Amino acid sequence: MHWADVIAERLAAQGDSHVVATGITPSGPIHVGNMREVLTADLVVRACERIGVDAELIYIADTADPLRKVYPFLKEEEYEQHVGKALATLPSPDGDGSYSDYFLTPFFSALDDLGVEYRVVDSHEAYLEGKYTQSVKTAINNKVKIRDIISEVSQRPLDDDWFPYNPTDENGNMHGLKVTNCDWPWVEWVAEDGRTGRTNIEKGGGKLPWRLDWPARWDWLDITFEGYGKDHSSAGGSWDTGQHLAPIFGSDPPMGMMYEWIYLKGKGAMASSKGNTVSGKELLDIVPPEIMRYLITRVKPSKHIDFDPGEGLILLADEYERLEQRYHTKLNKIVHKSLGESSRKEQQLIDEARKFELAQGIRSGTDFDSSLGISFSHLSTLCQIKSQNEDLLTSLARTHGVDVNQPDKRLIDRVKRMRNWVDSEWFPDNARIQLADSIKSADFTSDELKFLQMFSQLIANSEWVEDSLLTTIRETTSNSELEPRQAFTTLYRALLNRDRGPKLAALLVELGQNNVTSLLDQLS
RNA sequence: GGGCCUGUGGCUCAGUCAGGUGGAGCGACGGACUUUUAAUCCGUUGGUCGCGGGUUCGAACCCCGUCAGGCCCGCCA
Repeated sequence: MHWADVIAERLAAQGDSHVVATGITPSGPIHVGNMREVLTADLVVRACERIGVDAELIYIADTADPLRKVYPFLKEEEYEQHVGKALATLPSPDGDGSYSDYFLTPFFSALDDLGVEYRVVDSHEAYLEGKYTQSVKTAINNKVKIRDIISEVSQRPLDDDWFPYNPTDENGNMHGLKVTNCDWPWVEWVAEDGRTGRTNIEKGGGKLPWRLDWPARWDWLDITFEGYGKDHSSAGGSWDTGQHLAPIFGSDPPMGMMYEWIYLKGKGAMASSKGNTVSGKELLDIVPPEIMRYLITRVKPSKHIDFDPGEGLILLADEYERLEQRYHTKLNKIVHKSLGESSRKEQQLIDEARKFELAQGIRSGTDFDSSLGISFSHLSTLCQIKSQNEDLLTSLARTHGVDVNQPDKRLIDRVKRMRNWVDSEWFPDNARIQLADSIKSADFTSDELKFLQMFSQLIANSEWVEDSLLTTIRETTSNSELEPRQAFTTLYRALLNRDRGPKLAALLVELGQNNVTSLLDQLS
């Protein structure tokens, strides 16, 4: 059974209507690691829908969070004055709109591409609109109790002057303020430099600290399920304290599920602050949404993912393509059964089917009843040797029965993204078709050399189009001492430093006559 | 100091909550096809389930211990 279905069944046992929450702070580009949280939640929602349980996904944009520091991608001189202020109140890096919107816009666009349906709750607005007011009042009224709980559960005693609300100063800054008095709805504060002031809680003059904000929103949004990153999961962490604080705000804590992080292969955890990220948008530029979803559906949330945007991603995409084929020929006929009613082998097949179904952009079923049957690695080759889509389709018509006049829309979409991929920094070198820099006679036997020299002379006069080149290749091959297979291998080694490669005539056309002949001339 | 997650064929993962003859995909190997678009199809191989104890008729699974990797206990997926 797929993990999302397991969660859905557990939720169903608790009630027939659920609110699934997910929250990300838009302090920087929202990367693939962040996307795991939202997609995980989306899968739970979809699994609920499958068994007839009502579920809504809420995305909470933590726009009330302060800018913690000047990140490497920000201009120091422009943003140092803004550290400590709510993200929603800051200027955008491109000068247009708010800071948070700047990062949220591409994120929402990625979510739309991924087929995620969600309601946005903007935390800054929520504070301004007084949605948190009741919770803040509760927190202040229970200050001592809350302080004791946090101190005890987190094993970290809070100061006696700790106050369960972070006000903002006259500039909107919330760093370094201490609350000196509270006369509802006003809180009085003193800054580190001695400035004093007061702010109105009911008008959004600050926010709850994270450990309180979380259980507070569980209450006012009636959240029943939430996934959380592993950083929140240890004893004494915010999930833990939240469990103990939720009753104070008047509700049961939601069902939770920890998920692991996504690492950039060889570079550690994705973190905007370190600059080693792939944003959701960047990924969707190079692979279709279902591949990104599949990255998440294929592994349990407790597994960390070593994400490799190069060769590993091609393998992942090809794995998806094969799964799609298996789905349409076999897996879709498998009947869903619950755990007790089927063998483990059956369960594994159901699991595979669900990995595929949950990867779909559409919410149930699939858009197509067959796979394309064209691997991404094959497409990556074609995109490199066929710069025109027309030529590419003609080629696929011959090899894969593609209808040139009415190509599958998935194909066009994949080709578009593959071309981006090939042009991007992520495309792996070993998949890149590249003419060898130099060539050495010593690397070839005398028969092979003779063959290459003959070939070199003939193509020098050949018209540089596929048909003529093909004829030349055939003639050279049949006049040489080499077996056809060996002849091809020799040519690939000479041109690409590899034993195999894309169909030779097309490859030569793409490499260009001058480049090829000047390379082969090095042998004479 | 305390806690969480992960460890299963060369690789990526199911299976652990409900103990009952260890699974899948990829790779590798072999065959078919082919004067090769890094192919495609078919078949085969491959594992003392990190390690050591315990419970049990029976343990990958439960319990205790231990090792390794990752992370947390300000803020932050």
